[in-house]
Amino acid sequence: MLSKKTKYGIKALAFIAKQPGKKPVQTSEIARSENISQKFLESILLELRKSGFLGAKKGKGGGYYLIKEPEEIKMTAVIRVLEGPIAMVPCVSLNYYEKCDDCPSEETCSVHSLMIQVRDSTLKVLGENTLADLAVKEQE
Amino acid sequence: MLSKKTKYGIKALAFIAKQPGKKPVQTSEIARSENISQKFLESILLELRKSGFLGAKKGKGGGYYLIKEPEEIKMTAVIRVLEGPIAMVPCVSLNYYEKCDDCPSEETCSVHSLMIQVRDSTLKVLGENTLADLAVKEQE
DNA sequence: TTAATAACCTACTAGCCCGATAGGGTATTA
DNA sequence: TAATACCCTATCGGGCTAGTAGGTTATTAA
Repeated sequence: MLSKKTKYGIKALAFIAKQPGKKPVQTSEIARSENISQKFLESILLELRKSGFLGAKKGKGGGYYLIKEPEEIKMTAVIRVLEGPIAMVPCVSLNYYEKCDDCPSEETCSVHSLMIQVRDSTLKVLGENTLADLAVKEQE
Repeated sequence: MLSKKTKYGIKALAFIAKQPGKKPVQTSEIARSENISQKFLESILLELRKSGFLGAKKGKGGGYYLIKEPEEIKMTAVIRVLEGPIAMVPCVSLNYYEKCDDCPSEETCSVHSLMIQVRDSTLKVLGENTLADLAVKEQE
């Protein structure tokens, strides 16, 4: 299950991406438009800034803005930062690998090979989609 | 993330599937072989029986056995019973649909269309794999 | 008939994480 | 200099996961 944090984060990024021009967008505006708790959203945007997706400007007229072009932002990157591993099991995760304490061998594990297939198909979809694709969808 | 319950359930089913003949397998034997807490496994197998995947026989020489052929058991069905929805968001779930309380419209939601793609690719993989595929993997 | 076996059932719990909320501090701008 | 908006820390209720505990019921072999 996708956490609300990730869901809100993606929505916020898409909202910022579809803004005309590059002027900063305030947290309050995003929160209002997307029906998100403002305080919760603040912490999410902060994290996205620290991860290098967003830039911030303080004071009046401040807000958050995209650092890279929407076309350059793959959804795999966004989800890995907000949600963590994309794989359904740590033992098949590329970026958050962890050995199972039960299985003696990964080669003979029935779950392992299945989850690798799931991971790869998911990675393909999320790797093909960029923020630009989402922002366009939202405008139609 | 896949819960341990689902993981254990799949492993147990695969273990039963690869047994020679059709004689019942005891919970204790599966628990020992797969390093699973026996009591926890009991509750999982019970659920799999109630869902129609397994049959049970009480008393000495009893245990659990598959009701259908491994080739007929799709992994989508197993995971839906043990884990619940396959979709990452309730609003794109086929079997456990639930409307988001935030989004005003699903058509314009940026997350929605992305998650439909993820769901479909995952469904494809899990629909193509049956218990027979997993049991074979485990024997190699 | 009895004892052993193994499924079945109910109840409880420690620990973790999610989704916030609260209350400020700090930098920038008009 | 006052307003604005980002930044930071701390806290917390509720729900879920992954068990544990303790017993009941049905079946089989001796």
